[in-house]
Amino acid sequence: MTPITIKDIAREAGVSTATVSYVINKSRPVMPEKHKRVMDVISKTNYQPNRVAKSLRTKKTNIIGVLAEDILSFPAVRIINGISEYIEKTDYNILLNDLRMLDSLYNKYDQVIHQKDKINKALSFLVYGAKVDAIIYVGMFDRDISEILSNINKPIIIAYSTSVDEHTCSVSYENENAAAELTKYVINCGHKHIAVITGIAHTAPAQERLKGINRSFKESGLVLDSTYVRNGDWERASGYVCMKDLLDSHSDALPTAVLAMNDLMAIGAMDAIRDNGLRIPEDISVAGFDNREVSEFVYPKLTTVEIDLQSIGYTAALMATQKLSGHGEYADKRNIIVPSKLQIRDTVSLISNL
Amino acid sequence: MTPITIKDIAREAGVSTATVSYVINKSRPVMPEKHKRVMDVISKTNYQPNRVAKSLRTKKTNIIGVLAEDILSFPAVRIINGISEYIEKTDYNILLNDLRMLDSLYNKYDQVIHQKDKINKALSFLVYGAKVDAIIYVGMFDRDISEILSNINKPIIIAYSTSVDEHTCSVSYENENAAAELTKYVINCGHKHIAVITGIAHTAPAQERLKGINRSFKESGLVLDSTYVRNGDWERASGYVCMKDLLDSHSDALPTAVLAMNDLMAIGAMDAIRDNGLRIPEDISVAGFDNREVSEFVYPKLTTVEIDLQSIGYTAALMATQKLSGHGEYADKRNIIVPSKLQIRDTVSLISNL
DNA sequence: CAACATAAGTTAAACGATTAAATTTTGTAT
DNA sequence: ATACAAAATTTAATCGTTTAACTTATGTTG
Repeated sequence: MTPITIKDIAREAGVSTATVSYVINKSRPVMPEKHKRVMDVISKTNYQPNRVAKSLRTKKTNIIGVLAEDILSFPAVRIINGISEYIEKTDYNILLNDLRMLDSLYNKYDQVIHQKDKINKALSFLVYGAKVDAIIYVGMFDRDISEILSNINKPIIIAYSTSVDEHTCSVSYENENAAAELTKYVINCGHKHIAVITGIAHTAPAQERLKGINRSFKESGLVLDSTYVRNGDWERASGYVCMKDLLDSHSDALPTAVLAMNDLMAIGAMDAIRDNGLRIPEDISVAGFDNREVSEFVYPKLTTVEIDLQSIGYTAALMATQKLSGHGEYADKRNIIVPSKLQIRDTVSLISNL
Repeated sequence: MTPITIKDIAREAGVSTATVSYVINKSRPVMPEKHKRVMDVISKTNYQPNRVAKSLRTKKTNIIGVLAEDILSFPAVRIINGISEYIEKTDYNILLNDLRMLDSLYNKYDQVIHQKDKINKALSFLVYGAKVDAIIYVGMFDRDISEILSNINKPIIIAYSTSVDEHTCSVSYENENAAAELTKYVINCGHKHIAVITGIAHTAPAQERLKGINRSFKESGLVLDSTYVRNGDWERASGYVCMKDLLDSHSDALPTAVLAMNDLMAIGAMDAIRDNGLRIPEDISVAGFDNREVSEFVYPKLTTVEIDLQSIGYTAALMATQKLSGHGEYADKRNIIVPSKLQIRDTVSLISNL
């Protein structure tokens, strides 16, 4: 009933606890004969060293703290799965802290204060209370979000956004190139009159994606007409509103394609196009960004850009462990960018190039 | 740099470490004056007790191990969020172990062996290695999945399926009543010729849902015609195939409504109905089960049954902590069932009752 | 005020591992 | 065989808490 300890193993094998420890951790050579005796007893008794005691002594918990803004969000759960995929292969474990931020029902200002406080508390608990070896933050980590950061000398990896200070590292995704590629694809399909529905304009992803779009326009000798641009807020409804407005204001010269900066808005735009009696992609082509599950459920299936979220998580975990061990290709990297890739489906039509 | 310990607090406050401990844990009365001195030093230094040391001494880690079959699955992430929602309010933490079972690429037989092995390893690590206080298993926990279960005298709660042995408890969801309610709703809308697309027929949820459907049929004086029943496999494609077959084989007497045992199959069925040139819900009504995200994205929006997954997680966590403390309404319950509820949307039409 | 009960505070031994330092064993060279 | 070096093993301190047992202070009662 009372659990087996290293002392039991030592007694049973007729050696000291130190020898058992050396065998388990391979930290010193042990004569083959004793080695075997110890191993036999261990496997016979199914002994598992008490990690708590080990942690206290070594000051390493072998725990990676995962701090997620909201586990229910589309990217978070995939990133965590990627973290898990790597961690599974190691001796580390995941202590999950879900901040459940989307749940908060405070007014906007209070919410920011409250959330900052919440993050600080969680960070401080993970570091000083739970004594995790490293932290992976899953979400958008703003500069100065945490005051305690500067006194923490443990690896802190931000997954899904880019680090802006020297206390943290990050693994983020390709926005600009991916947007450029998608745009180039649409242009190569023969489209010249292309509208754009952006995300919240001041956010980094929206700006980067816009840069990519502009680049491809320029490279193809086109110019992005600002009357064909509408600012959405990443939500489906805004995609609908923006598209409706585009259709109304350009009833004489409709765009032949519309780039929405995410799938949700793309789907909203599709609804608006259909409500106006137009067909997708025959009359207007649509492209999104994110490759959400629904993009395969809508009709026609949405052409979009896939962000490799799993890989972001995997890489973040890999980076964390490499920073802990001090070697490996990521051990002293600061920011890693995981490539995104085009998902060509059915919402962009090939039009004759006359 | 070197972290603050209880000794530092004791020295600074001019008391013994025991007194500090009594203050922190409220485990013995301490004179107001000393109490204040201790508290002042604690808040001034931002001291956080080392949980590792505490755990070693008390043999309680305050960690709940969460073992998820696959965090990417629709229910899992919502259940974990619910667990998190409760745990956040307590002094406990979540150690997450994602088995990532859907990823496995073994052949079916090997997979079963391998998965059982994987679960056993994970359980055994959580109990003997990480020394978690309790375990919540998120998924379908089969009888005899684990041999080590019988020697574990810690609470093990299964979330999302029903416990079948005396070593585990469970929090699951209402299938039969919910299916009965949905069926009754469809019947009350005037439908008499109702087809059914089942999930994998031998599984518990499929059987329970079928029971509910049959009950409502009986209560309304109808009989479920077996030629209107098709067995699907929970996937979208099978919904399509089943519906196609139903339409082909009953072109003379089409059903006016079809109950699919989950949303994915319902959506497959909707595709098939549309491909046959029929309208939803004017020609054929459709209902699903699960309330997946996509059920709001498809057109028309799907009428379905919502399983309160968040609440399953919340309750499982609550149950775990109550079993640990020994009091509370769930402290000695074995199986809890969380009610499901109808989500009426646009895919079931009201037909005149002539 | 003696005698004792009660309250408050301290001391020191755990918890179960790791690991310097000390000790024993083994091997090697003279 | 002896001396010494190297290798293998053990001893015991340590990590930072909690808590039983002990000590000291305080209060109460006849």
